[in-house]
Amino acid sequence: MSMDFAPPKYAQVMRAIQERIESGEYAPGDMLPSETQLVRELGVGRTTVVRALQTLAMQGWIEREHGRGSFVKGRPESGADRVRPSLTATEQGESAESLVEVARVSAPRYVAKLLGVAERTPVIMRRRVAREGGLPSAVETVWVPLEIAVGSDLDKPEPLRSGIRRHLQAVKHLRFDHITERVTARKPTKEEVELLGSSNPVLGVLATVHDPAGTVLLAMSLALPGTLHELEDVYKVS
Amino acid sequence: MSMDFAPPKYAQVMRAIQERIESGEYAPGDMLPSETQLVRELGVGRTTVVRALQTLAMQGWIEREHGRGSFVKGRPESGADRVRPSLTATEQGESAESLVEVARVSAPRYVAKLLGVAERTPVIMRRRVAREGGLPSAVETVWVPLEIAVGSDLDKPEPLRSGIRRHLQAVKHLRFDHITERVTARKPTKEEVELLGSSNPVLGVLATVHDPAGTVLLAMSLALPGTLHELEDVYKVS
DNA sequence: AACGGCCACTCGTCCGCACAAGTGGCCGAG
DNA sequence: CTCGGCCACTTGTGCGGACGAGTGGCCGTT
Repeated sequence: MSMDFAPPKYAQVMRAIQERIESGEYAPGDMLPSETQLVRELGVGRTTVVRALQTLAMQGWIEREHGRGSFVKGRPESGADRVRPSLTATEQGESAESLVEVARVSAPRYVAKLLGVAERTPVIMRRRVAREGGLPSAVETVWVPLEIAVGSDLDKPEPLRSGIRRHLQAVKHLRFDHITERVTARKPTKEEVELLGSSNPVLGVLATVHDPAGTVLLAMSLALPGTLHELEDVYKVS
Repeated sequence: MSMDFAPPKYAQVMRAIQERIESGEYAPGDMLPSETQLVRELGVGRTTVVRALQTLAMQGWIEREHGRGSFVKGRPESGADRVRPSLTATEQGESAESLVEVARVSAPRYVAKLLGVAERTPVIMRRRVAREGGLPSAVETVWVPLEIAVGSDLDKPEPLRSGIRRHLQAVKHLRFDHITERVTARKPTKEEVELLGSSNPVLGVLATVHDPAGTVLLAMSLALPGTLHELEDVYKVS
């Protein structure tokens, strides 16, 4: 019998309550069983129950009111459904039709700034056109320092079927940790107009991808036609 | 002696440690005193110290390693520095120069949709121009259902010095809970061109403000010239 | 010098208990 | 009927103790 590692009890209590909320057994607005009831029902100490409940409250599943009880709020939204255009850009696989250009170029000023290298340093540029329903829906240009690209297939003109992120992870063990994005509205460049087939204003996204140490792994510039794209975000107001 | 309310001890412990981190006494990478040392030093129970440390860890101030100790990471960035144009729009005070128009109009289609009312329902519209360094930097239009506006000064053409959020909170006890925002790129409308003095592409922000129950309190439409505005965001990549 | 076990120290989890403080209903006095 | 106090119930906070498990250094054996 290979006694699998049991998760800590407070986590088990959290899971139990989360499941009851998701199954609808505890509906939003309902009062949860009191701490003492849960203690009896689940056969754990109050410390454990309290820790579970307080963690759930911090995560937004429930709300606790001193002297009244704990009340169900529902699965937290976590605002995590924000659209992350630059993340998907690094995760999408490339195809022969979508890949427009792969070249070794000297970094333009704004790219050098993003990558933290000197202007005109040689870098790898990959440009592709994303399509939706057959129509071009975005131009995505990725800029990679040579140190990062060396030993990978990023500098080769063949499409990366598995996407940039997965490729760098597999071949060079590079881990993406966080992304910083700056969004603005601008007119599309000449190339973008050609590739998109429209000169409507675009959302211009400049992004940098960082590893856990904060080092910039690569930079990105996206052009998303405003007529096709909306970036949605939900956030709490203190 | 009016014994002021003392914050709970675990919060005091957190504060103490945060202050030592910010003062540099505990530098990033340093190992914190062990739990037992803190217990002796601060004269509290281990439960209390542990709770403080675990909360600090959850908030990103420190890192805890089983069997080794707790280590300083530094003040957490929290990615909360994302720009929230629609939030600031409701918090900024109005002035006579900035307020362009207050009117009772029938809701245009997209506004009715955001507010969840029938098209052509009468609503209150307030429009103002934000300025930065004397130059117009944004056009902010707020749409308020009559039920919300009634009893407040939102329908009066005088500027709300304290801002919309504070006014609604004070006069009608309405609490803002969360905001959903949709950002796109578009050409400015005729009115916006006049007010902004430029026809460059703008970031178009459509937002709705919700109370804790999810009810829409008001809708907003912002026009942010792309040449002046960037929305920055930093997010973790799982 | 290299190995391996012991041990002190760390954090992780859990328990039972205690008291404070907020809420709301019951119930008797008026 | 109304009011106010009492009391049962809730969560908030805090303590001390206990055991488990991961880490790393000391030290004796080989």
